[in-house]
Amino acid sequence: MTQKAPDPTVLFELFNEIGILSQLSRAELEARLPHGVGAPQFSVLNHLIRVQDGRPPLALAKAFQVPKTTMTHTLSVLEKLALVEMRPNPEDGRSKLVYITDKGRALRDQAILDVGAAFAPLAAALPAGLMQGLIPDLRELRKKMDENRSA
Amino acid sequence: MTQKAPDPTVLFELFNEIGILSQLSRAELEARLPHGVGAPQFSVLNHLIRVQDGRPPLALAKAFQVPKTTMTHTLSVLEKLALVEMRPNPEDGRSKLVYITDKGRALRDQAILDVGAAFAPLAAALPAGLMQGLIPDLRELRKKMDENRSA
DNA sequence: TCATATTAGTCCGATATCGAACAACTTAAG
DNA sequence: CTTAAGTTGTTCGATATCGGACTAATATGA
Repeated sequence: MTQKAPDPTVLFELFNEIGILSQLSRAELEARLPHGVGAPQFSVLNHLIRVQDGRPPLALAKAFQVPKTTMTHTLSVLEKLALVEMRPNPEDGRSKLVYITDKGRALRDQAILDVGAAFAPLAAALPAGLMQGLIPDLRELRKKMDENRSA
Repeated sequence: MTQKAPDPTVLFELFNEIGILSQLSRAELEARLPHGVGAPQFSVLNHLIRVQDGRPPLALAKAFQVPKTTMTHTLSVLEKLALVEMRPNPEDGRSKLVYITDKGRALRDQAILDVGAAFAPLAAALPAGLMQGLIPDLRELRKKMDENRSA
């Protein structure tokens, strides 16, 4: 069946805004991280705390929807900085388990504080609930795009 | 004055969704572009048609809010593929002017059609007006972030 | 006019993303 | 138990992003 194509203008405006916002937020975050630690590293540290510790790299790659090669690289940076530890997986000789270190935990906690403070003026300048209100629709859009992708 | 920091959970969830959506939309677009042409190249071609032709690289860099070095790279790819032409700026010997070629125009038009078609099932699966409705709030968020940045 | 500051663009090196190919290991089939 | 297939992770090469340093040209100001 042939569906009606959505208005390209809306499509490109929407994803243009999303792309710029992604770029801006990434820059804001990275400006508050130590040298050598980028947004991907922070995201992984945050995930290890918020979700779970001690899982294999591939599980992280799937959680972030990036190729495993990308996760290999991100983790190698984190390991070099002693922000995570890689241990062998006792249940599978092919695999490793990723653990966050105390240093990694401290870095993540500090970054959360710094970024929160950096966004305070922004939150104050926006209508209350604007950010909160965007989340459900963005989440729905993202989920539908995921489904459309695998299909 | 010390403002109240926004809820970090909302902040990170919001920008997490935005980051994933940016990644997904980029992948969808690039899947419909010829080999060697990436999302940055398409964005520039689109801009040259939608906004204006015959402007210097620095103007494009500012429009996309990327460093001029990034634009140099993007344009060099486009030029190598004969999708744009660089001519000297008769009014300023330091500068060049970027013109889209017929080949570039054709590529962009075809991509718009293909991407529109690719998003048809997605648009059909979403509540009507969801994408349209997101734009104003995202735009406001983006503008406030821009202001906060330069400040 | 001439020296200095500024501006446009490029080049280089570092990091990020990602597909292809590969090695090590595990699992399934017979 | 042995072979074939699948899984995990790494390496490599290509493209993208971006800061710093550089060149060429223009603008400023004494």
